[in-house]
Amino acid sequence: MNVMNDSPRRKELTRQAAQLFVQEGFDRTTVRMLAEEMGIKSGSLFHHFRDKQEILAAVIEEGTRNALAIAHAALEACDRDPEARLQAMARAHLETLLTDRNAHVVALYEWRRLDDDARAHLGHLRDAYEALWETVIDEALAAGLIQGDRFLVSRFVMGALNWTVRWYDPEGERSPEELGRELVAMLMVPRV
Amino acid sequence: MNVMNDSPRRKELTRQAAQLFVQEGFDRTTVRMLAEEMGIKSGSLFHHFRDKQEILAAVIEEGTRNALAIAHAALEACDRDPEARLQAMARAHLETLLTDRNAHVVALYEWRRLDDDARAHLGHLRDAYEALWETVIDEALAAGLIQGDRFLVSRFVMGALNWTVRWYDPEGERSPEELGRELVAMLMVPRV
DNA sequence: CATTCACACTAGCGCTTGCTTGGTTAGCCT
DNA sequence: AGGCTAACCAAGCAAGCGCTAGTGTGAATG
Repeated sequence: MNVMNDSPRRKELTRQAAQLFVQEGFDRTTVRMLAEEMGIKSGSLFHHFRDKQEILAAVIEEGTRNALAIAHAALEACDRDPEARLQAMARAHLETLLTDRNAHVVALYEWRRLDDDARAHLGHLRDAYEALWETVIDEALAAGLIQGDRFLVSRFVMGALNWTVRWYDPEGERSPEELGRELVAMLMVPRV
Repeated sequence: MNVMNDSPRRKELTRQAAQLFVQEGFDRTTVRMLAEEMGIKSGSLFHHFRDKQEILAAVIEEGTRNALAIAHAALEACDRDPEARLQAMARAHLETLLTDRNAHVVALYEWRRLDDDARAHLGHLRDAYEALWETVIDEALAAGLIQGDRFLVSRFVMGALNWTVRWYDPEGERSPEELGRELVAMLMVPRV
């Protein structure tokens, strides 16, 4: 009947679904709309995905995995000092908006439409990403680079970061590199 | 057939609708669910609201109006110096989460489900609220209280602020007053 | 050449949706 | 007493929903 592999075809369909989910919202996006966007008939859709929920889960999983991979890579490629690591994380985050913006918008706005299983599974992925941020923030706090309560700083940064999805245009004037620097500079205690 | 006044009955119904919209999301909340929550039958609902969309608009309008009113009042009641004004705004924002959390969650997550007319109308309200923040941020920048690019600081703060809805418990340990102080302290350039 | 397989199609079932209609009730004003 | 009105109800319609069943097809595999 259907499969759950990660064929290239399925990946492409997932990308198209993300686009529609952003435009219309998950609930308003019908399987018929999805099928038309994909150039197939609505029945054929269920050859690739068990049900509509699985498409949502696939979209979010794809986006989060990429963000996690890019963040890891950025951390390994950069200097050891806390400031460079903070900047690397910020730059990586903004870079994923270039390729996976739709997926991140969906993850942000349609999270609660996931069923319990998917939410648990993807929750671990997201926790891993946030844990990465918290490590880097902790290092910066320990080095006296930024100030404030650990818990609070973390929430504050995650909020500002997630919000970037609403206004940042990665193809606009400011490059991810540049904006990442500015974000970190804003947080930091200035040198005296 | 129906009316659009702001009777006390309608206000109560709006409050109950907000609760459901948060729990289930706008699209998954059926008029029958709304009616049951309100203790009436689904048909009776359309005596108070023209259609389902109007309920959503009413929820968001109520929340935004209250936030705006509280912010205005807080600014008029506090000292003139930029730091006090920043704190007053932050405290006011956190305080509205006490009484209007549901409305704010709905405004954040279901904004795009508004039709064009409602979005334009409520957009002005929200702009007024954000403009208030930007004024206060500008004053703080001019006074050298905080640093960074005007546009960037503003987005950063609005992001962190909107995110509070996801984690801040106004009945928890930290009072709005206290947390507002901490938030502002985090932003500020430390005294030397 | 026969079989299998991934992928797509047609057709439609069973159910839910937002909303309408036409009529009833209870309280207020004169 | 009689009229007015806000508030409600029972019943149901037309449209749309997610999803299933059964079939066809062309390319790869034995």
